[in-house]
Amino acid sequence: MAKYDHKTIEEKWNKVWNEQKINTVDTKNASKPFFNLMMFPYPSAEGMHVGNMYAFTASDVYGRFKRMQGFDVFEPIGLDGFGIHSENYALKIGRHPKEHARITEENFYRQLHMVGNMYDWSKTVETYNPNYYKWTQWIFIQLFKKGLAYRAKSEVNWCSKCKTVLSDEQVLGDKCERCNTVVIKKSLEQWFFKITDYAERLLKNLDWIDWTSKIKTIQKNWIGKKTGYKIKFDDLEVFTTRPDTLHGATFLAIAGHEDKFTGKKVTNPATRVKIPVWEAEYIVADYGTGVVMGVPAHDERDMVFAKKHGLEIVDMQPDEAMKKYAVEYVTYHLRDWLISRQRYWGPPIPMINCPKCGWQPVPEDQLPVLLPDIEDYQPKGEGKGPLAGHPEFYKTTCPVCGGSAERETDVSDTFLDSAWYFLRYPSAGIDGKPWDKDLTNKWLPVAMYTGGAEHATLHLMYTRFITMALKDMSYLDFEEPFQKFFAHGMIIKDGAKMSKSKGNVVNPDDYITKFGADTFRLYLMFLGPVSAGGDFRDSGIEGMNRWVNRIVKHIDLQLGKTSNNDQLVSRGLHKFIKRATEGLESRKNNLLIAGAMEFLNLVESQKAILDSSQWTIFIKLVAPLAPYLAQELWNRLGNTGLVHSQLWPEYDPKMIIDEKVTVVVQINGKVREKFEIESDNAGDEAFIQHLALESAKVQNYLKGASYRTIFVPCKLINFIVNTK
RNA sequence: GCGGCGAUGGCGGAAUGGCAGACGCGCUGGCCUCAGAAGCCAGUGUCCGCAAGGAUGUGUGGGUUCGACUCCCUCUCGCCGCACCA
Repeated sequence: MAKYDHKTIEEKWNKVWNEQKINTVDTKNASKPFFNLMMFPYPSAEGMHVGNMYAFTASDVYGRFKRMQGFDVFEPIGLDGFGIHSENYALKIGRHPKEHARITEENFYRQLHMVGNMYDWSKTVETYNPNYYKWTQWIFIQLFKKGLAYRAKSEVNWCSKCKTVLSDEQVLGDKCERCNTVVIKKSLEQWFFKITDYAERLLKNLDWIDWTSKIKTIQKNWIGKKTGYKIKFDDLEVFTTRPDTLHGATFLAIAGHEDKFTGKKVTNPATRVKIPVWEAEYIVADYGTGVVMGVPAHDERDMVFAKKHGLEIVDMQPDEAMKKYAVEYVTYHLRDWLISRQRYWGPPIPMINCPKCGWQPVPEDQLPVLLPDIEDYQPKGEGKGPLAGHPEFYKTTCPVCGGSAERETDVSDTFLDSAWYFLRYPSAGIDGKPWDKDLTNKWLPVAMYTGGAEHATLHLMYTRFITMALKDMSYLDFEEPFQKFFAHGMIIKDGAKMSKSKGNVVNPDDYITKFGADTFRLYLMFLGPVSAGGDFRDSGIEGMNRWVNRIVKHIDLQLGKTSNNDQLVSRGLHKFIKRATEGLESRKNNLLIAGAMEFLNLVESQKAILDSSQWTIFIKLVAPLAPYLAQELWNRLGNTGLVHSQLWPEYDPKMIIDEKVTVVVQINGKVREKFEIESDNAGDEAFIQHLALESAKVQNYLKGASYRTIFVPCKLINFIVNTK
């Protein structure tokens, strides 16, 4: 028997599928739209590693399942290739970011073709294409017009290695999200988006959106709503959660670079005592009111501060009456989104600064503001990006007064590129507008979004904000972008995180070439639930390859033979349908594979010959996981057309009940005897009790003692012996 | 410190409160082979036993229940998010 030749077979079906454009969705006329989206990939090196492949496959399996359930599944793909992650890698290997993007795109798309995902290749989106970032700039302008984009000087995060500012979300602990350099604070004038205006809505909607609870919790913590009080000390307002300790306040503290007395004194409204106002390092400027009342007797940090600087300490007990000086006030941990970056590889911020008229948006008919091709694209590091060295780029005229003016030379954050890409997909290729409203309403919000949990406070927060803002400007009719979000797990290698420095990065290409896309997909999905990720081990994939060959061998051997199987096999198949359906819906693809293996084991142990309709069901069930294998076998069984557009099989509820069941006899909860019983009798308590009492073993345990029984139909009978 | 998640054989993992360890990997023995590879068959939580069988067993300690991997409480460990947050 010839082995399953995955290479030839995959090539054959790829050719047929591409010619027939089977994955191209008629976005206008689809009757049961289902937008199945995978989180936008952002390659940091040239290609994909096995972790990316895992996530994409998990998403694709779900999409294929939904397609077989009769939905018009739209599964697009693209590349988030603009931005600091791609740029840093390009800088590292000394290649122009634009050239790097071209190479990455080619390689990335080649790999995605290899793994057999059902992408609609007619609607790809790449963030660095001018016909895309034109609209990224357009969104910036809409936010500016709405008052949601503003320029301000403040203490911002600065990465000295990436030589740019970063948003709060891009600082992990105290390090740069991209390069792990410790981030310092710098006082710079920058562009911000007013995401804080949406803090309450971002929080409230978490109550109803259907997302993984883990992500919701992280977002909730990040938004960090806290209800407290404001109390006036003359012209200064403090924020506190403990107004009942007001009479113990002996100083006020405002944010500063060092601890020092400001020279100013204010009145404690409760005690009428004049107390000093200090600058203190431990105060966070933009939390609450940025002013704290120091109550040494009640707060450890205040005590440390008071002792250190010899401030008065007043002993006291909390007093609810103090609340009369306080006004309730809500504050959030969330800060505004710092959007400008002093870098090259991003969309230029479409703003013009006129000495007379101030900041003006670039007129929309002049978009896009093209990113110029320059050779000195390396970051500069003086609070200015590479474009600031190019007067031919920034010298322009004011759109209002026509006088000479200068363009903004910073580019926008990558996360703005990816904050709206899903809106572009259904309308990809359409000119003159960012998206077609009818298409958008047909396909969005996204029905199923699969992605990594690490984006809880980054991408997933930004997209929600941008969607809400666009809704408020009437560009959209919905305010939450993703109906469902499912967080997939991570793939590790031999117990450790994959990283270049450890040298344990798995390149999927080698495995797909050696074992084929189907074995590779099955192996990844068999590791465990999609939410859990898994550990990639070479030994496991060989086992999966054996199983693929076993399926093929079985079906080939049975072709043309007269079927011969009984109720046991037939019931096994229905049980498999049930398990497969439940497994896919709950993203536990491992359960489907285990079910398929069990069924094949049953067929072998029974030496059963299945008829082609039975094999057809089997093949349909494995089709979402093993697309080439399923199509090939579908064909060998004499079927025509596409297995992937067949309807998903339904099980017969009568057929998932076994003809015979094992009923267990317990004595005081311990299993002592088992009976194989016809299902019809297994619910008959008197019958089973009688049967149990006939058993010598049971009699031996009972020894004539009195007892009562618990009976669970079809499962067990438990004798509880009375002990005196 | 605050918040979340998790802990089941050598490994990945299964189990609507009802036979723990499905399925797979690995391992052991056998068949086949000159030999190997592949394939096939059998076994595989731990302890006692030739076996039949018994005892024990889901991180710790308790609770609820006829019955707990599953529900409740305590603790330990691990992972993740936030944090001079007033």
